[in-house]
Amino acid sequence: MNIVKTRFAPSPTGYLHIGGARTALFAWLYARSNQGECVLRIEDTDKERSKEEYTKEIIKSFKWLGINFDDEVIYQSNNFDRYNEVINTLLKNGSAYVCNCSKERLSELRTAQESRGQNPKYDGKCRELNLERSDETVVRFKFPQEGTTKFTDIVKGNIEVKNNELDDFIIERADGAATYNLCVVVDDIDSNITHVIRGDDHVNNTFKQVNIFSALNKEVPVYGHVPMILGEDGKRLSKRHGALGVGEYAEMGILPDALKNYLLRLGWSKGDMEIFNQQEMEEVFKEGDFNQSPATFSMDKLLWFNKHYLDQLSAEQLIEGIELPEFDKSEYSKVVIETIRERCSSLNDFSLNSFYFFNDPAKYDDQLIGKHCNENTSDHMTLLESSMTSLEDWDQVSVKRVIDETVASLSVGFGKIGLPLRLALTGTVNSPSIDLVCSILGKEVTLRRLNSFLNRIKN
RNA sequence: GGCCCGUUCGUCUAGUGGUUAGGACAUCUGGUUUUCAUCCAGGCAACAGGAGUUCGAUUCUCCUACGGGCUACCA
Repeated sequence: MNIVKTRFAPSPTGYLHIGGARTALFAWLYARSNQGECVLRIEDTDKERSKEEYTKEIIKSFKWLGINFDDEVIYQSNNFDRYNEVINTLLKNGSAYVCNCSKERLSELRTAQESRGQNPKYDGKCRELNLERSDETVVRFKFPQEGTTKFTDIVKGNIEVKNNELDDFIIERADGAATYNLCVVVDDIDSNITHVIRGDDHVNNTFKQVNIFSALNKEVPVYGHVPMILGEDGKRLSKRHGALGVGEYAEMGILPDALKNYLLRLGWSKGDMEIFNQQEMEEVFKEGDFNQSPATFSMDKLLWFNKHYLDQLSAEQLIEGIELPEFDKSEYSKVVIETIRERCSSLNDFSLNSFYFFNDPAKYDDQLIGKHCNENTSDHMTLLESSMTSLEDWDQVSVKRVIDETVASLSVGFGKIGLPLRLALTGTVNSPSIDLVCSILGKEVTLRRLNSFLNRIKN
């Protein structure tokens, strides 16, 4: 009995965007949860558009995601001879034929058909002509003209089309290079692919591919066409329509586990379950169900997953992930991390929310000063400053006591002292508990900032 | 235009020939918090429309509308 084998087959004409990443995740998980294998195949037969740098980028993205393919990476550009061999076989067994129709004739044919409201398709002019191959000719597949082509899709069920809807498509170009549908079938055969999990933009290709398998007398694999992902505007998510690459999510501070978990739940579910770590998804994927309709991407939910996975990490692990020189292995860094982590839902939030732990506020915002300070603030802060200056034990409890006493002696609300103080120390009005911030910053820094804040508001 | 596929809260989804149609994100309201965030509690919110089958349809069938895909000597 054959083991389950799937593949993910991107063309290296751009970075890996999240639609592709999800398709890959599904193909990979399908194999994993069935104790099978999944290979990566680079479909680089289009010499014009394929770039090696994209291949590298794609492989890098998978490494980051933690999706590890089995075997070596397959490059279609290494298989040209093999494709040629198969084309010869098809030619020999009467499943394909040489065609010398010019591009001009083809395009005239097409416009004529379209103007008549017909479905544009090749008219089969050369089908029975038995022409010789030359560098001006292409090879076409003899698509059956009667009956239907059908297959059972593991996500969409039975799909079928009338054969006369399709035409004799080209399998070898004039330059001798095989085309997509032929290459795919040959590689799927040679790699013993048992299950083809791919985007549903390929359903129409499947009709063609199924017939090539048959013409070659090979067993047709099982197909599973997963619906596309739509952008938040409801339009299809694609490279051309602003889909972000996996690398960009990494740069935003999204964790690979979070992205995987989010992507997994886009078009796949297992009851009410939301959270699946790597191990769980590998085990449980085959027990879930695919959804059949396109799903809309939601950054909010991605961030929610991200926060969830961020919460699982220790301060040490977080520091490793944060790309900011200030965060080192020091105790101070760890304290800062623990202090701000609850308000961070991405790795980048740590940078955003920690500035004032490492630097004095660059300048104070006029609007915030106007909003939170009045004519008494200066006196209040001066009083607080002197009480703090005489404080000997600088810890959170003592600092809190000094603030509370100042508030009480002035008979004002906490906000009249707390907010200006927060502004003075952090440059913002949102921060962790202010006494905590004071104690972390230390007496010297606290007083220095308080002092420059006083100078600022006295003007 | 033709062909293929789809349609449950704003979003991701569960689910069933008879359910108070469930969960999650977002949102709203309370509580905790000196702020923000977190956390806790609660609320709002959906079976696209029309026929048919049936004692009964969100669930089955058909039609319409809407959405997505494909329609290359791209992949």
